[in-house]
Amino acid sequence: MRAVEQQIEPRKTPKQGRAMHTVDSIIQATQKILTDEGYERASTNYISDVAGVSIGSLYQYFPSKEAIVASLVEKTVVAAAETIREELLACMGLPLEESTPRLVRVLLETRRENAFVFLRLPREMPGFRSVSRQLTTEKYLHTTIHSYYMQHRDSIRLDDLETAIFVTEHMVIGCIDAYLDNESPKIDEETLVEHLSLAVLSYLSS
Amino acid sequence: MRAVEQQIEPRKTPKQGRAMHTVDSIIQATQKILTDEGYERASTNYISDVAGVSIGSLYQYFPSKEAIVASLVEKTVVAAAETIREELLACMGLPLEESTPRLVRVLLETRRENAFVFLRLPREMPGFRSVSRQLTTEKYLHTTIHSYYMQHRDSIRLDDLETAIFVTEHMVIGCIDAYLDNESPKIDEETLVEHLSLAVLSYLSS
DNA sequence: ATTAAATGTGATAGAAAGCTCACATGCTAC
DNA sequence: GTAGCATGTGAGCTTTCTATCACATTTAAT
Repeated sequence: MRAVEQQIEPRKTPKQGRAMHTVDSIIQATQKILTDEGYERASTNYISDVAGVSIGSLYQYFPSKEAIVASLVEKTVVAAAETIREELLACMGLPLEESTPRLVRVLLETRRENAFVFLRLPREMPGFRSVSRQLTTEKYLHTTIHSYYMQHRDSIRLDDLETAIFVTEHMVIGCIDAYLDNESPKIDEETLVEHLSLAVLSYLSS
Repeated sequence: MRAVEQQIEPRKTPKQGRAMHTVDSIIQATQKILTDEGYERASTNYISDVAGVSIGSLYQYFPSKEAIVASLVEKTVVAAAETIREELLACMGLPLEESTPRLVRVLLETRRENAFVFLRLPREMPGFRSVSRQLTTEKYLHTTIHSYYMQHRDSIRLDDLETAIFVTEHMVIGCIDAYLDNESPKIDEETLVEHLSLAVLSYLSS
């Protein structure tokens, strides 16, 4: 077991009901604080306060503050990846013109719903990368996207598939995140989805 | 004068040569630390150490740690915006097929050269947004881009110009930043520029 | 040379945060 | 009931950082 994992892995598995409840309170309190007040305010003492739990109990189940956030991030990212994967699978048979807007929309919704993980935490939390690095979700999704694109190999006129995946993925996510970052965006969501889909489709078939 | 500005505005203007040198040492030391060791390590004491200046002197010219970083960020962003604006102006007469790759390349180079401001700081520095918010550079650039697009109004088949600018800008930057983030990218820079240009062009003329 | 302003110094106050530890209390099994 | 483990508690230790202040030194002006 490596050093980083020791800091992030849960320290102890709860065996009684009240312990489960304690762990739950801590995670919920952390989510609430991160959403409402930001990472800065999320000190371990404050988390234990909001959770209605002593600071000692907190450290009984989580070896560090990072570990709490990490478990929250993991839960969120895994759930989001699953949602996207499902939509991806549901789109397998459809032509690109239909599936692309659907996928863009799901991406947008997923990131909006979990903005505190996808947008705020990476900005507010100093060590965010070391936390999200350990998640294999990205590669997991990547293979799904890859096989999806292979299905439409004939409608895609780009020779370099790896690059095409990279570019489409990040141009969509880049725009979505920038859009969600603006608190008063003049563009409405429908227009954005249309434009992004158009951008992806015209790029892929060029 | 608002509270935030008071914290960021320089405290005192140096009037003698040695004071200028002191301020310079502080900014240079900060840049070095941010680049080599990251924001975490950039404590005011350490900055003054590296700068070869006492902590008291540091606080004579900068009211806070943020103020030092802010002045660094401003300098960098303004210089980068100027570079891009120059290329944009140089491209005014050219057709989109020629200008787009040039602009994408300049964007890539600018962000690579100043990665510590454009990529690292936003992730590592908690209050980065409040610092970069005050810069009017973005709007400044935006109007230039707008007038540039107006020149090519006939080659662009999208009706919603505002959205088109938003999408092109952020899809390029999103990809570039993601590319620069990967420390071992399998794609080479030339390929990326080609693909991004292609993506922009096919989107604009669709 | 004298004086005042500008500049430089660094010990240390003050605050905040992470985390531990000795102890208290609850639960379960025999 | 009592032994033993699981769980809960919170004062406070330790560290780290920002920022100040009383004082020292240098420069500029007369």
